[in-house]
Amino acid sequence: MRYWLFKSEPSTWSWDDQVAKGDEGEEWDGVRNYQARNMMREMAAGDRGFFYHSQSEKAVVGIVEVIAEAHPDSTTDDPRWDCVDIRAVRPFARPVTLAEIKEEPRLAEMVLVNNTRLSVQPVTEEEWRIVCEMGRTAP
DNA sequence: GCCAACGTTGGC
DNA sequence: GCCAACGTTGGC
Repeated sequence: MRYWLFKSEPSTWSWDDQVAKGDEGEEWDGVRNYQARNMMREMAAGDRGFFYHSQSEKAVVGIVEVIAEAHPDSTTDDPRWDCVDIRAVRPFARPVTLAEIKEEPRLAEMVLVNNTRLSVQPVTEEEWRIVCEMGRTAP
């Protein structure tokens, strides 16, 4: 199993919106960036991801699961853009902020810290474990 | 609200 | 194929 991070502005699509979709989940659509799309094409059903709120909150707020592998993005006719479906698994007991992640030396190599503009990112197994611990949440 | 970083577009 | 101009994202 591999690990990922999905970034969203809460005013556009929030963790609560994701939870409201239940186990049926929802397309992670609207991505128009090749790097982010390529990440989604590498995902397998059952992979886990962090749900990150950008902009005002800047924190990892929950865990999601990939439930459908890459398929055409229903919000465009442009065949270049694919997306996966994800469902909410569980919220973090406490959100882990970007500031905390930057303060943790073992997370210095996280893509979240080094490529702030990439909206879908890979996360290593070690990073996954550390961030889950910081969030007081089972991995 | 500003600005740095980065991706995309289009002229040559 | 290069690079300047422009647009977008996201942290501060």
